[in-house]
Amino acid sequence: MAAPDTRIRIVDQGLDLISRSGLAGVTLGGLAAEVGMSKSGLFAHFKSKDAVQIALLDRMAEVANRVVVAPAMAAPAGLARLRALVGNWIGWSDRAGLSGGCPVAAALFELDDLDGAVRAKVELMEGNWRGLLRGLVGEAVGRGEFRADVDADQFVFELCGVYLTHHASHRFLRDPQADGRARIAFEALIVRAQPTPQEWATAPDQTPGETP
Amino acid sequence: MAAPDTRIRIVDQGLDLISRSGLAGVTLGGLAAEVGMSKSGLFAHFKSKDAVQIALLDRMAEVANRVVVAPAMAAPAGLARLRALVGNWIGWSDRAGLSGGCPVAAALFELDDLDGAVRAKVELMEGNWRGLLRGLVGEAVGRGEFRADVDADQFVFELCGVYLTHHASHRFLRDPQADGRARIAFEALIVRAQPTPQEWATAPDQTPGETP
DNA sequence: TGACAAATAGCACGATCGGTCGTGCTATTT
DNA sequence: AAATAGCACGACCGATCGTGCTATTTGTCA
Repeated sequence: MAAPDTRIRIVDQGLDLISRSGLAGVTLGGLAAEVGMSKSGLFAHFKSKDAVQIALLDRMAEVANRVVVAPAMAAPAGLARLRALVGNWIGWSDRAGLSGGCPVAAALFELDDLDGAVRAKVELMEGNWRGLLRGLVGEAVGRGEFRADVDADQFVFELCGVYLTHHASHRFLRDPQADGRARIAFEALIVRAQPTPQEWATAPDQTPGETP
Repeated sequence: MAAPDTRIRIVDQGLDLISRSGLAGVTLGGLAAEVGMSKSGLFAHFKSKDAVQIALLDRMAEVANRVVVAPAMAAPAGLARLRALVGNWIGWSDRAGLSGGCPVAAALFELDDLDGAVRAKVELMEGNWRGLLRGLVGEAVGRGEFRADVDADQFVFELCGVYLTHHASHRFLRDPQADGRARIAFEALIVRAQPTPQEWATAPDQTPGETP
């Protein structure tokens, strides 16, 4: 079949472009110029601009899954896995080789008052992501690493705050200390969720074996 | 004299538009249509689009000062004033009557990889704002309401995270619990910065009288 | 009422937007 | 060798972008 790699090239270049310029910054002509082909030739691969943007978001999800989620899943379940995931999450766009920031983070503030297929896509992705985080927090609670009364939604709410403020500090303010500050904030979140020493004595009979 | 209120009308309408559509969403034609005048008539008041955007940001600073900062300054210095300020800050754009979100928050993610006069303006405003927050945190430290080893920059970093995640949850995800979650997160930040009961016994000889 | 300055509108410009159309090239199939 | 299908091209559409230049309206004061 020899499916041409053109579409892949487009999407890969587009992912970099979207990370630099945001959703609205991705224009058919601009992307075509970057890929080195004509606007109409590029357009023929998709059928609308929305389809282009959604394809870019899908590609982003793939990349994020590869460089953020998958490696973290090797860590033992519970808090260790949450730590691994967040460690891979903060600043992941740099690590993924993108020259810009996280497209979803930008989209959260770009599309807040609009709607349409692209917003729905971002909403879905953000929902999935928060669901994943919430699951890991619940796992840590189930294993007794976090207190039973920890509100997973609140934890995720605040964790997303750490991510967003890191993004703003790192990418907009260019603060070289952003990474360290995010790490400190995350550790503080963990400490707040952990059982107090007294509770340690009475708590965990449940130890769902999952790691060798 | 008799400077016509047209410019004021433009800037007021523009502030609402920018809160809904972000910086890039403010277009001369669109703003002119909203104000009810011709594009060139509007353009004559400013000399470039950048000037329009900067005027809108200036107006935002005025409004924010009126509805966020000024009322908080009535509170007694230190932690109480910080609480008042943050209470006014979270969700301030709703309270100010804007139909969209905080323009600066959006700009932080919109302009991260660009530069120019508008970015410089946002950078300045954000720097001033963080400076104000940092000052209040320092005040709380000086009065012994926060521990002496509290890192004000770290506190502001995390506080901005609370603001940003509230913005994303409230405006993008339309989570009705966003306000409450932000309040909880802020209170947790405070608790973490406060002296432990033991320290309370030994700590504060310094009590800079500023409130009756 | 007439003169003058400020404010607004009209109009046109080059560029770019998302999108369509017809055409040619290059493989593969027949 | 002929027919077909996929792919990319340049030209072009109407709309809108920011930005000038030129009238026309409007308000003020003599």
